[in-house]
Amino acid sequence: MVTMRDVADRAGVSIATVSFLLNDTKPVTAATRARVEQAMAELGYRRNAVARALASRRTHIIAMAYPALEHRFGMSTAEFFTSAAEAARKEAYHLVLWPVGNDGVELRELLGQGLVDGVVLMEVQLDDPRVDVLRETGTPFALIGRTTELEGLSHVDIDFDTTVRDAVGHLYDLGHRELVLVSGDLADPRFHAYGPWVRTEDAYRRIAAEYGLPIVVMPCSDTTQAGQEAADRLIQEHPKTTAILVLNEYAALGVISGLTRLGRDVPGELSVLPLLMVPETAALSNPELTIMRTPGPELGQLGTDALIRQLEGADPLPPQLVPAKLYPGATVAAPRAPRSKGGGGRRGERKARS
Amino acid sequence: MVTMRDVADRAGVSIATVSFLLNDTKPVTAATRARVEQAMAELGYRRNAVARALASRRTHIIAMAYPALEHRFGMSTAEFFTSAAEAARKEAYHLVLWPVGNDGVELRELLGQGLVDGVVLMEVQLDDPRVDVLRETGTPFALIGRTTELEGLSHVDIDFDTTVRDAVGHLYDLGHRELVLVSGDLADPRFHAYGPWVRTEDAYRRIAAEYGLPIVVMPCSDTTQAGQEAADRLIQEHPKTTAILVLNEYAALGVISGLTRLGRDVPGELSVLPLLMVPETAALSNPELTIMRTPGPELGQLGTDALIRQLEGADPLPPQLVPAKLYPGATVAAPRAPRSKGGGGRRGERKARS
DNA sequence: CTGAAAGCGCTTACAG
DNA sequence: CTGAAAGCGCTTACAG
Repeated sequence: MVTMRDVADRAGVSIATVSFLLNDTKPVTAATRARVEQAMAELGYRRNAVARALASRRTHIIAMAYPALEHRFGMSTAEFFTSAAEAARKEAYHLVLWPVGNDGVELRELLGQGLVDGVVLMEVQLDDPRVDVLRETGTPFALIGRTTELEGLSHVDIDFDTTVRDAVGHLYDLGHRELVLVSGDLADPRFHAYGPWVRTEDAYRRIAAEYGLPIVVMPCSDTTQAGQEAADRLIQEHPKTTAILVLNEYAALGVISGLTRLGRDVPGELSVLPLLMVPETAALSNPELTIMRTPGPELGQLGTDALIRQLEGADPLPPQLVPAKLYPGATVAAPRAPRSKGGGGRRGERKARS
Repeated sequence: MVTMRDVADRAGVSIATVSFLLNDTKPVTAATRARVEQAMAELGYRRNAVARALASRRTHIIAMAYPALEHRFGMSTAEFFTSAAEAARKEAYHLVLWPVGNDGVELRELLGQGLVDGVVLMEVQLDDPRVDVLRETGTPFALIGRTTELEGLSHVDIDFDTTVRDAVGHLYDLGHRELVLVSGDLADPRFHAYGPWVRTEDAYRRIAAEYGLPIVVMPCSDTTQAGQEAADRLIQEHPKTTAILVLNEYAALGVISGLTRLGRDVPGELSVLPLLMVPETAALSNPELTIMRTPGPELGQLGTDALIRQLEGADPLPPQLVPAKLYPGATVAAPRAPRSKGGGGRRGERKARS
């Protein structure tokens, strides 16, 4: 292994000078710089990050703490991760996905070892023990998501309010007046405090009321099967519905296939608009789904930037909320004129009319 | 920060003794042990991993190198990662997902910094520049996947041969004689040397020949749309087909929805058997797909164990190949008696018979 | 079984 | 602008 000592010797300078140059922490004359850089090149020197970390107390490693066992790592998560990693790399940090349980025990363990400078927290619960651990240990962190009490926490999150408002507005403008929200299943103890579900449902109830729409919310867990069952119930219990908002990705796929199976034409008879989906998932369906696109790339980057600013002692960024944006597809259309009593009808049959 | 020095002082021993105890590297009397352990507990001591790494030249960090930009991080990858991380934790290593491009440049950069003890390589190409980098730098590593030349490389991989043999055998035993493999698209330059595709297709040609079956292979990239198009072509060009093997996950979803859309009953008229899929993806369809289940959990664990054995200087594990296993669902059945010329037929109509 | 001391490869006041 | 030296918090021969 070639060390800074070797470089310094070959360049005829002290290791301090090499270090100053490398970190750009003190001015160095052009001549010295040239000699040192040549020596580094000749020797193929690479600075040892572990030694640097010990001396400077900064590892330049950011952990994206992910509760791998509790939450499936889906397409959306992959987006957050990828964009966060890119943002970190630009600032000369390593961002890695670190699997830790969401009870805070493993996270405390990890932080105690001094391996990471900061943490980006995903899948934040409304009252998250990991946040307590991060505070207690004085670790810089940023949330992607939000806890209930937010004072002084740097965080970025989806702007659920705007997302729901835009989605409802879009459907309303098309002429829909009978909407249903297929929400998350807040009765599930694992999710009763899961921010995205709570916030979306709250926003929907408020905004539907503002629009003077009847408020129909159906709980539904995030699986294709559950989505299909929700479609069944919906057709039974709310036959006048013309548009469906679906909170969860896999549930949305199920709602669509459920409706199709029941012979309902989408979007001819019913429009379906998922509220938080990535294009990869939308593309699982053909024709492709109209969706509100999860702002994963933006949030991953903003969250990481917010953390790095803390680490660098820069002024903190204000909390950022980013809405999902309408991403056009083929599953939302204007409602048809009131349908004939015959109902049903086989798929495709009326496509020309819609 | 409480250091080993603090613990030693409080326990009235030297820091060497604390270290010996902590690492279980030299015997310590029960009395001493008790004093030190009490001191550690009282002070809430946690060993600094960075200092330890510098002194011992081992960081205990394993990087799962993942080409995030080139490959989508899907459900299967998540499985590998989760099980690998668990295996590492058991052996007191950290396994983290480290995004690096698959050309070897970023990997070389990373290895030069001395932050990781070893690497688990995913999405291995048949001729992988990252393997060269790992060899040149003398980094211990294990492959999940295989390069063409394998001498001396510790690796684990899917047993494509057994997987295909079992899949074909299963269909054959049910009575199927007209099979088609919807393969990967090896014409795509990004994948022409992608091991799983090459190996699966090779195995299929060989094994179908052994069974005396007509050999029909259709290239198809891994998207739902491509799968649907493949279904269209297949119905046109090979109308006598009774069973379809599909290599890729998303293509498989497309094949099924494509067939359904064309009015073909699955499995009444056509059985569909994906060769490498995880149950999460199978559950996106309802009824759930019959699949050959990717052995992600096994491979993640075996790959990590193989690497850790190297790191610990234990005897290397022999390369391991693990087949995907049949995972029952509702999309494979015996072929029907030769179908009437009328063809088509609406879905569900004949279910009672199949 | 235990300790004193060197050393891992850097950074960073401090001095000039 | 550059250098000598202390120090980051551990591990590990070496000696006893």
